[in-house]
Amino acid sequence: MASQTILHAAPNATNGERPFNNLLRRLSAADFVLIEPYLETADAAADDLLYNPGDEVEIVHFPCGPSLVSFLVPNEDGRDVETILVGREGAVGGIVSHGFLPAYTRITVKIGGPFVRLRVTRLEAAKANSPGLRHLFARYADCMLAQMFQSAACNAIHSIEQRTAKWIIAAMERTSSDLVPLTHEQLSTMLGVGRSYASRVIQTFKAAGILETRRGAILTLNRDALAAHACLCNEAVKGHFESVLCGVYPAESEQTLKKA
Amino acid sequence: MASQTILHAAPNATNGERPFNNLLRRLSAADFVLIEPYLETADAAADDLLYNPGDEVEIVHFPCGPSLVSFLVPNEDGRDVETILVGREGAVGGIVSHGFLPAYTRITVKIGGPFVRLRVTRLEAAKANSPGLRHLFARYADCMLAQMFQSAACNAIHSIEQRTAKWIIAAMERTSSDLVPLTHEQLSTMLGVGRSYASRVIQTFKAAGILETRRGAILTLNRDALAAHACLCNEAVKGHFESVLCGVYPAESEQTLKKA
DNA sequence: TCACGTCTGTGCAGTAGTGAACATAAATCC
DNA sequence: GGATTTATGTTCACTACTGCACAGACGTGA
Repeated sequence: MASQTILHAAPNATNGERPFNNLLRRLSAADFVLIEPYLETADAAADDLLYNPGDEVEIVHFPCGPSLVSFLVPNEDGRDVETILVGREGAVGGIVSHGFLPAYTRITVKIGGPFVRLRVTRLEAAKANSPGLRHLFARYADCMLAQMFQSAACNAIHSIEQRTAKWIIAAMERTSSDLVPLTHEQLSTMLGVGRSYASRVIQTFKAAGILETRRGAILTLNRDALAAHACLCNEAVKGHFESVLCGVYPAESEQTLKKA
Repeated sequence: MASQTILHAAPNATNGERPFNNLLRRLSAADFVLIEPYLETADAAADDLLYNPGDEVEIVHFPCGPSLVSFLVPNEDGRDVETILVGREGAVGGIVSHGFLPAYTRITVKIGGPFVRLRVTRLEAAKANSPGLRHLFARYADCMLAQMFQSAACNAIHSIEQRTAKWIIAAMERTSSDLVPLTHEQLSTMLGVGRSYASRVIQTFKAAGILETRRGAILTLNRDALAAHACLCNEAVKGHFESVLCGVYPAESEQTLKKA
């Protein structure tokens, strides 16, 4: 519902070209043709809203290329707290519940770019006819769950410095870019801390020569040094992706996106 | 695998009696008979292990009565952090992934009591023949997801005092008892804080006349006062249960367990 | 009933994160 | 080019939480 009004470009088909989403690329040709006729492409910009809490889930959104979305839990004081990030390794909307239930979280676009979308009814109908599709989406749902478990634990015990480093690296992996477009304000609300403290953490990284700040963006200069400050939560989740959906999580060295 | 060795009582059938688990009680008679022949009953004690990370998920465990289990994420320093609690309102093992994947978390029994268990294969076979079963378990999976989202957000922004109060109330609801058997040590590792600080928080509640401490347990005297100190995360999750699986989440006023 | 192990209560010195305030710098709009 | 808006850098006093240390209390088993 809400989700249908926010995507900018007019819907159009993929014309048989495989979208740059790792789940869709993982499908066999036979499985892809089951859903291909119903796929619509669109572009979304940062801050676009895919779902609000309570919205009926009817559409599955597949981030493509550098697109990045975030699941936010609204809080009593109006501040949304981020739980997980999803990029081209996944999809959002009815993955676990199979749709037709009210969304629990707000889902917004953090980094804009191309998307592919599909009605949940179409996906479920295709899954009914394909063990391959069922298999892939059940496994992805399991990986998403792992992400959430790790996120809950990470929020409980890791420092803001560790979580900041983790977040920047996660965004870099999914977008295959060293420049992450994000204000300190956005970063701080996602981490659930005050803006001034987020700025200070960024400042310590800057002082150490690990990154540079741009207005509205963070440019990482030394990714390994940044990783040394991050907790291992990303790695733990990546390990689960590897054992359950090998190759779907964007690899460290993946440079294809820059060329594409 | 691990899960099969830890349950104490010898497996035996339910003899047609409906176990005291809100999901199983919610099933229509026609749906229940699809799985009833394969249900085994057992008792588990506190600290029993249902799954370790990496274990192949083959068994669905349904906590019955006051039984309570916890999903723990192992941490680099060996301390496990709790993410969500599941009691008789739910089930653990293959709910989202449909089994046959490595478990991501450790799942342990926090409060012992009766359980019912079932092979994932049997449940999936029954679901294949019953829209009612599919519907119920998809909805429960969605509620479990909501629990995890809320837990991730809660860990990010709420104080230890709020989370302590929340946890005690969640345990009381599920066990229908004012006496929660739990050491400060256990409470502190679940919250991801130092033991001495957990003791101090308990102490402030005690000083306010809200609860009393027992050796290895906490007795709540004034539940409303405790709730006033808790964050609203429990209520938010309960709201989602209400809209998606009305009646499954144990009600505040539910006293049936004491009588049973 | 005595001794041991575990759990609880408290002190203390230190670090992490808060939240408001304000000056400055970069983009945007006529 | 000047005014406005939004993002960044930094200070400051304060609170939440840490981690260690140790004394006392409870429960269990010999």
